[in-house]
Amino acid sequence: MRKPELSAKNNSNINNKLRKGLWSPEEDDKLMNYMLNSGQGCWSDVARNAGLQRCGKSCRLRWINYLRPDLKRGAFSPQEEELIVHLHSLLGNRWSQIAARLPGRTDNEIKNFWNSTIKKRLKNMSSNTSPNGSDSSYEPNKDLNMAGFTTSNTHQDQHADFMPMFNSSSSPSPSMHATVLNSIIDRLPMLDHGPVSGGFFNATGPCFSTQSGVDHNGFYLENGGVFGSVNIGAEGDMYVPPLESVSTTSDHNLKVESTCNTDTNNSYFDDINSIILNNCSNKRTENRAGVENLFQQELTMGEWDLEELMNDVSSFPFLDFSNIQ
DNA sequence: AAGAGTGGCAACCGCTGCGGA
DNA sequence: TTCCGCAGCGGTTGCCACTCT
Repeated sequence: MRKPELSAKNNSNINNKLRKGLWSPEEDDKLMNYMLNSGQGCWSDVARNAGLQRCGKSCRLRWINYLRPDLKRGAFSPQEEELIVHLHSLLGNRWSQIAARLPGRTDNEIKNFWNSTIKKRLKNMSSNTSPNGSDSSYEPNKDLNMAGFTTSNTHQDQHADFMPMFNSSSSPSPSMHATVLNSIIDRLPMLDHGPVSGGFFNATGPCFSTQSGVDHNGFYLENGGVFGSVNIGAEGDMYVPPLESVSTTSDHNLKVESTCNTDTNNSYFDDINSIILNNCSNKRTENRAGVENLFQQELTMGEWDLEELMNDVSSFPFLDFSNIQ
């Protein structure tokens, strides 16, 4: 760990009275007290008003990654690992997006965990399974199996099959758009007969079931949980907050967009949703009407907020948040 | 016991987007 | 419209602790 004292490299900062490196307990106390008493404002003001010789950026980072009261400490549980791998297969290195679905965990923590543990595991497994495998040839959606996490070979595989289409790095062309739509519709078990699979799209992107079982609404829940934003399963079913729609621009930052806006990116999902909803209304039986309403409400709902997210995620039996301070 | 190698993690760096002036 | 400050993000670095030889 870095030493709290100024390094020689940072001597220039002496003039600026700005410290770098590890935070001392005194600094932590100052920041913690200030944040608890005054709340977050402009971070440069926080640094100044709290009497810290740190830049606002440093204060923000320290608060977010270490001092925040709702941080969950300790090792990642196997369920969290699985969730991280799954989310990473969907989102790539959008650590903040992944962290948003793991309450009490920070993007930095998840990033470090991924780079130090999971990546290594994937690499090992890759080298075991294919002698020519290379780290750089990482492919989303291979994560789950390569990392040794168990997945259903039924619906899960179907999900994995079409998930790359939603890689944020590329925007579907109009022709691909139609092809993808048809492909998705064809593959969505929920639009067919029998138990409704948890695979569906909401306005914020694809939602996936990963836990096995059929809930009382007739929704088939596959191994691992449901990626959706509506708690429509039986009590005890696991739900993960929805994935936001992903901008397909070249921005390195993932754009979090309102699901209600009507830009071209979201129209992609809007089209999917409209088709799904049409199919839903045609194919679903009467006793699913209530669920349909829930879907429709959800599909037109705006972006989820943190509070809602916490409510949703807190219903996960497999995520232990008891350690959150 | 000691040095080398490695892992884990806190913190920094550089970049981008956004909002206000 | 442009500029500036800020927040936030992902990549990278640096250092301590642990393990290995």
